[in-house]
Amino acid sequence: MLNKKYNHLEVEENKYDFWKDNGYFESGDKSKEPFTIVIPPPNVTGKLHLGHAWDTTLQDIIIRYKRMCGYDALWLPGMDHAGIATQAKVDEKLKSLGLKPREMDREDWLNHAWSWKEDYAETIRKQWAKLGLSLDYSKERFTLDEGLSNAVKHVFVTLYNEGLIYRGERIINWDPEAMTALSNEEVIYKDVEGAFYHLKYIIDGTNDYLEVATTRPETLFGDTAVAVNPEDERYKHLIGKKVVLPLVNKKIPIIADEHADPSFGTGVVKITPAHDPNDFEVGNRHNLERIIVMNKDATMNHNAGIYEGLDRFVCREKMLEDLKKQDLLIKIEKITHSVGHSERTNVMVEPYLSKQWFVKMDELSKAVLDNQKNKDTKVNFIPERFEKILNHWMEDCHDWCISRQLWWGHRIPAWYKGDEIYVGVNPPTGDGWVQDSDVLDTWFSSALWPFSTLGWPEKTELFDRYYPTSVLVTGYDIIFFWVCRMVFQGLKFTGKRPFKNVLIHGLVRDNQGRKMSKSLGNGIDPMDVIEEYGADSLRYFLTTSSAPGMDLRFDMEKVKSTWNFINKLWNASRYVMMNLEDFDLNNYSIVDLKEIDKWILTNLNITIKNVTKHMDNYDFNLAGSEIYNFTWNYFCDWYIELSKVRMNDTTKSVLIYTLNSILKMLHPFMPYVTEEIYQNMPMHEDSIMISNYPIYNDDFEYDVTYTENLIEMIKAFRNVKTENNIKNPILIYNEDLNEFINDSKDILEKLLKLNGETLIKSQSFKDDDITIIPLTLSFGNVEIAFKKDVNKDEELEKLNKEKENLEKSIQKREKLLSNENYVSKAPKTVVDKDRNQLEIEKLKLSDIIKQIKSL
RNA sequence: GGGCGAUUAGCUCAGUUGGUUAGAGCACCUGCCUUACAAGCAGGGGGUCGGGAGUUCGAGUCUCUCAUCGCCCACCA
Repeated sequence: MLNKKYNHLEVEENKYDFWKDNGYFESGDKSKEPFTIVIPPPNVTGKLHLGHAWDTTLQDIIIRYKRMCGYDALWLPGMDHAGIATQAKVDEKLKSLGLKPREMDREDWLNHAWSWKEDYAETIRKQWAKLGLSLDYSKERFTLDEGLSNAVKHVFVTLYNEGLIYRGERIINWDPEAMTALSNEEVIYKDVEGAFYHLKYIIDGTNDYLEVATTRPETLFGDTAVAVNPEDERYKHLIGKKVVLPLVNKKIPIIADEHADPSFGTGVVKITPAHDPNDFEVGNRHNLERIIVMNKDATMNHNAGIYEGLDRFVCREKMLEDLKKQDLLIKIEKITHSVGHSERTNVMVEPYLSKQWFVKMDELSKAVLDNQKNKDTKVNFIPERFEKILNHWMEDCHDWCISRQLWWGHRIPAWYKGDEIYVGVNPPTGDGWVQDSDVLDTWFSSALWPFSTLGWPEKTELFDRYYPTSVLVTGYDIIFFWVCRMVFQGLKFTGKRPFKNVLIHGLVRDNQGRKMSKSLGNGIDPMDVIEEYGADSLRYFLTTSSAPGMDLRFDMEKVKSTWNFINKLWNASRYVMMNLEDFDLNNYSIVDLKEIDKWILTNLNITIKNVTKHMDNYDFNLAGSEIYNFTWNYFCDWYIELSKVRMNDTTKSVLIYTLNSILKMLHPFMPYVTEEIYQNMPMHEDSIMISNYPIYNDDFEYDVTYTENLIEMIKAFRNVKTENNIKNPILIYNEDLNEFINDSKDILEKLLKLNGETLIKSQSFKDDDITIIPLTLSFGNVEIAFKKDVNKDEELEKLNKEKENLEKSIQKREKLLSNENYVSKAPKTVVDKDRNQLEIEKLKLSDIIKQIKSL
């Protein structure tokens, strides 16, 4: 028997271990069809936030649902080493211990990092457990595992041998804090207050000058030309001449290049090939020298002359003073412009010439675009609109910089000896080879996640059975740097899409609609919510409060109202169990049904049908409200109340059957409480999570008119009673409802608090000092009689308003039904409904008119 | 510059291929401690679905347009 009070802390204790220890989370039943999800691996940099809770709960709902539907459901857990993010955190920790991470031995540092990883992995597993996620831990993976590392090497070497990975000097985004290259996707552009510094570049041999505007004057030490547009009449005559580089006093050429936009600024642009991607291209076209002027920590190098050693921003201030002294600074124009910042360290990135490894993208991305045109093999996005992000990114993508000057990650499988280079899965033989010290971008290994976790490139049973995976669940914010990469690597290396479907969700926001962030301090720890309201409440809230692909505003009140719903379910279950205490299970039968049983079973059946459809479409909000509505408004409000009057063994059987079905449909959303109640039911298997999901059954569609009529009468009666503030109403019925009332007497007396004196036939009613209100029902008429004590004016006002509404509605409907176009074109069922409704409304109107007259 | 989303009750949000008088939760009003549940029960009020035009017998839903808010991508010497 259940405790008197629902206590989420008690209910959620120990159940996770029970499931896990019994192996219910593990996949591998070969007699079933496989269904696979691989978890988007969380970074081992910290705790899970509400976004993770949402993302993983969606997956758990899908996997629990599919498991109950008879699939061999594999949900593969794992974590991501998260290169730069983790390295930054580990460094921070080491610094706080007084150590200097960059001066440590690489192996020592890695030992620290691994122990950090173990700590955080354990924290994350505990949080997964709190959330109730049915992950198959026997197959857990980590991106730096041996197997996954082999996959990474295999992919690198293969792409290298095919010419799709190359090493080259390019302008990359340089993070001077982490001192590593970044990919374009790791750079976040933010609007900052800056300035255009307008400088004089004296034209050689004249007193005249070109006005050049720059936002980064410190790069002028690397200028090797100034460019003007070849069509720009203002400067045509100067092309081929030289200017004197300020402060450096070096002569550099004036060149003509399309890059210079005559309509922007002065139309003259300084060319710094080693510090700007556009200038790099210009430099290539004109064969210009590339002069690097900064060190890796963004201090100036020897090319900056007297400014050598200064930080770039200090140097800027210093040289501006000097330029001013030499009258070479025309003006400083304050502007707001967007500047790239490192996603991880948040410092301004420097475009920087550097030798890095790149993935050549055109061939790989074209394969994705081609595949998306094939409806049988494409990756399907839910909602569909997100496919555009994939396509858009694939249509316009630059080569991918994959080398990182970090220690935490997959070491690049390339070795150098003098000018020789060797790339291979295994180290080269012979002496003198030195391995590339860089590691690969984290996303390089994440891109392989759906198949590397299943044992690829080895031929494994796991891979053969579970790949391609069924669905990937992730937020729209990482479609373009993760989902895209998994798709192109999946197609390239397995020949198949890595997942059939991608279910996209939005971001969790705070109750004011702001993004949750550390700086705002508005983050909410899911573990705190679980403590207060339970994982079941949190899960149901997260997965039913928004439509697919939309953002979610976190609202504690809604979590609380979910708790109330669970409490309602809990109490309804207690009612069912109380009535089963003396029930002999041998008498269980749902064959010889009473009217009310047919009604609830029919509605249950419809609910199952709708819920199944919504679950299959990933419309969890719709599925959730369908179950909520059935549970509260059908089962609790009506069937349980009716059962109090008509309790017998069939009723008890139907109570068991219906509650069991509700529990099963709710289980994916709220695993803990449904398990608790289920285990306390007289008929159950070892666990609800391995029971069968309810199935829609055609045989359960009964004629439920009687119960619907009953409910209609009860509602109408209560309405009139309350609206008119009637203390002691009498329900009067005519001969035509004799049979119906006689069949329902017990129910009406109980639910309407009537008795033999107040539920009477019209001919036996005699009293003059009484008011009669007629009740028009869809199946007949009754009257309510009561002592006259109402406020006439109020009553009249109410009746007139009702009359007006009815007249409007009748008019509208008559007009509609007299429209031949409507009658001939609209479906017959719709038209019939209107006709019926019109008849009822007319009857009601005449009643109202009668009442108004009688007042 | 390109793309996407949002705009529905006081608040937060649903609304399936167009089809009765547009729904839920919270909040609000009235009456109830009825033996599963007062974290509850019964009843109720509240919306010209951002503006305008169009298609249609019929539009919250489809088309066009305008407005406001938000997001993504690109550019930014």
